[in-house]
Amino acid sequence: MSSNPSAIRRPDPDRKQRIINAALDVIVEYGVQGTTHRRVAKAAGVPLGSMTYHFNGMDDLLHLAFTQVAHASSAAFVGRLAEAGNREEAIQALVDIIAGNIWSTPRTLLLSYELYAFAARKPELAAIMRDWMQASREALGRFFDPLTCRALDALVEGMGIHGSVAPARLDRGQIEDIIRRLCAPCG
Amino acid sequence: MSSNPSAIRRPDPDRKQRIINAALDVIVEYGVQGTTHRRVAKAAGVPLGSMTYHFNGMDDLLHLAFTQVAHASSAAFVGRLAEAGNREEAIQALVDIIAGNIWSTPRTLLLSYELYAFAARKPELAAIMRDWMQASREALGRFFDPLTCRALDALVEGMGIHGSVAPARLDRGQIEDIIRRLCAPCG
DNA sequence: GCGCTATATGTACGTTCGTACACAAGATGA
DNA sequence: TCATCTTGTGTACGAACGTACATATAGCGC
Repeated sequence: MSSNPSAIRRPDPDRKQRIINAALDVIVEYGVQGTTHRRVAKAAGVPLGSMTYHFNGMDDLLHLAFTQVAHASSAAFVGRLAEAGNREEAIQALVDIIAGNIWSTPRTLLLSYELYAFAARKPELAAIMRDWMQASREALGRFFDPLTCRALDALVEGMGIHGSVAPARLDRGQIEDIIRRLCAPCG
Repeated sequence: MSSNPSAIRRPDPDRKQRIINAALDVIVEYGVQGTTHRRVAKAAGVPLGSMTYHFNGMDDLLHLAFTQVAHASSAAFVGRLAEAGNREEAIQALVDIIAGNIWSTPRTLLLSYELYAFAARKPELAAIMRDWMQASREALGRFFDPLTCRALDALVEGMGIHGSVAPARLDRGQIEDIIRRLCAPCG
């Protein structure tokens, strides 16, 4: 009874990444402190022992998972903005980011809240968030002056949050109106 | 051994409120899912049995605690804005709210993140957040048109968050500049 | 084939958790 | 004074937790 012959080990090189993805699913459902080794293992379809083998405790796993969230969010924002070739197209890109589903999906927003709270307690993750914000500002910096970049960045953040709570979302025309007010002095 | 004669009961009418305040301290330190009956009891200086006596489970306690957070935040925002008698004073009030310590203290921000995440999982708290946002917009509505109210509200939110992460905070002049761009069309 | 190492897994241990519940004591009315 | 109700408290129990660790198998040089 001390060994289970049905437990055949299979090589699985993507396992670590799969566990990280499963951890994000668990975080969305149960929150950071509700994310346990056992729940993640079940969600990823791996045995409990894989947790201690691949990760050096829950903090290690959470760190990797949130780093991935920050990178993905940053890439989505910067990527959409990179398609713009001039200020007009940049404004359209911002409207897309705020109104569309590029950034403001419920899952992404919830993960952002959890990330903010987690980073408030772990200084090393705050550094990652700073890098992310700086990447966003540099992408905006191709078209707008620094103060406008900060204002636009904050607006994207705030409208994403409020849009998920408000009963009626703004339409693209209204969003564009507000964005144009903010960058009025630069053109 | 089955009864402890040193456990003298003292009447304590404010106990329930003290427990709620202690729960907020625990949430700040450990997060929502890390908030346990035992930790709150220790923080409030009450026996474990008081938890089940005063509250109908952790969800009940969290609900009351976050409702208090929402009301306090709303009152701080609306209260500062109520001091304004015209649009110019309203703009100065918004600068105070963003730049000063009225709203953007680390503790308040962290509680906001936890509240957002909690509300994303509990629909009845989302309703409370809607009321809070509506109260903010009505306070702004004394001076600005509805679309501008939404934009200003989102800007306050976003700048509060980014200000706590960014290495350098904006000064009052820059904040005022941005606010004036947003409400340019109304005066 | 045959050790050897890296990879992988099941289980056990001590801790902490929410909650139930028997019980103690001040308060109250007769 | 005494029965009764409200308020308050200590403890016990089953469940879930993180982690350590003995064990097992695949890959591989020889």
